[in-house]
Amino acid sequence: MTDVKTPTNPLFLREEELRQGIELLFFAYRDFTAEPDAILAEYGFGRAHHRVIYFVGRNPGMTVSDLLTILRITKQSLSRVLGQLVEEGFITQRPGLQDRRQRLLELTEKGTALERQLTERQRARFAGAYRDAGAEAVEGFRKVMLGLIDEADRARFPLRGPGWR
Amino acid sequence: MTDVKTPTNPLFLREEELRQGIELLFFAYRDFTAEPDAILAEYGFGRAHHRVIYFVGRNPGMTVSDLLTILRITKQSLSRVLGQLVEEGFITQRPGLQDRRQRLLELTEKGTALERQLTERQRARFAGAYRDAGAEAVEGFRKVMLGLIDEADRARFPLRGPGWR
DNA sequence: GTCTTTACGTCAGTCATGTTGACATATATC
DNA sequence: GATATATGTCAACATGACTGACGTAAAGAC
Repeated sequence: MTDVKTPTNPLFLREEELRQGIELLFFAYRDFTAEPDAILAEYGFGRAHHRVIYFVGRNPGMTVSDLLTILRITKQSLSRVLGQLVEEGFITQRPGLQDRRQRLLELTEKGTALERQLTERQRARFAGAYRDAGAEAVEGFRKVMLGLIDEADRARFPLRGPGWR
Repeated sequence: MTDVKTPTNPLFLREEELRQGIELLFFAYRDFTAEPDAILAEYGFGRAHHRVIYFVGRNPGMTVSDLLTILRITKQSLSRVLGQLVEEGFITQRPGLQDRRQRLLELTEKGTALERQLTERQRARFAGAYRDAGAEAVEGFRKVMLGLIDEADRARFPLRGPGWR
């Protein structure tokens, strides 16, 4: 570290700004996951179950391999969690129409209810943050977050067209 | 769900916007932690070690209970990880000056080197995202992220005074 | 109609990281 | 001297990740 850390040194400003970003992400993620975790514990589930429920709710009829791609975990890790959710009636599997090897995943009513209960807290957190920050800040937030995400997954967040606001 | 989901229904827009926020946070965190995780694996360490190294590097001389407050884990969880880092020469402990029960934590040279190696990738990710998004977007990002963080921890991110940009 | 690939599941074992509860020690404080 | 605090430690446990190997059914290629 050869940088001299004084308030007038732009290298220090930059370093400080970058570290604040790192910490914002850490604290936001920590607090963002804490509420759902507490609810999940009542069901004997963990954060991994939440992720599965969330993405299946978001993409009804998605395949197991779609889910593996999103979560970036091994199929063994997924299969335990997914198996529990199917067995306990939160998720259903049905064979694909074109490709019957696939198992298309969907939430049951019970699964939808839990998804809503879990995500509601997180939506409320975002709603508050967006409201307090304002529309312009939300655009900035989106831009920076997209830049943090690996290029391969940015296409999951389409730019909003004229219908959007 | 009684909302009718059409592009002209503001409730749908809001729901979609909130879900995008949730997903941005998930993907950003997933990708943000992946690179350091790979480096840590070479040392036989995990993400928990990174968090300890990061915050001790950021706050030299911090106490164990400071660290517990930030990480929100139990002291047993911390003590295993911290013990390894001390034993392997990445962190030193020395008694507090006023209160000799405390063990003030600091990175050794070895610890500083690892911290830099790990955080460098994350800083680079933020630097790229900030550069592409622009200064105004960064301000928006900060505002929204602060709003996501529990009120108790927002004071960790002081507003920048006139010296700041 | 075989052959290969793909989608998915499963078994066995391991590791990292979190938990609770109880207890120990040194120091600070009233 | 009694109590509270900062820290560490032991034992036991759960979750969720991993690797590697093997199995099955269906799709796709030749």
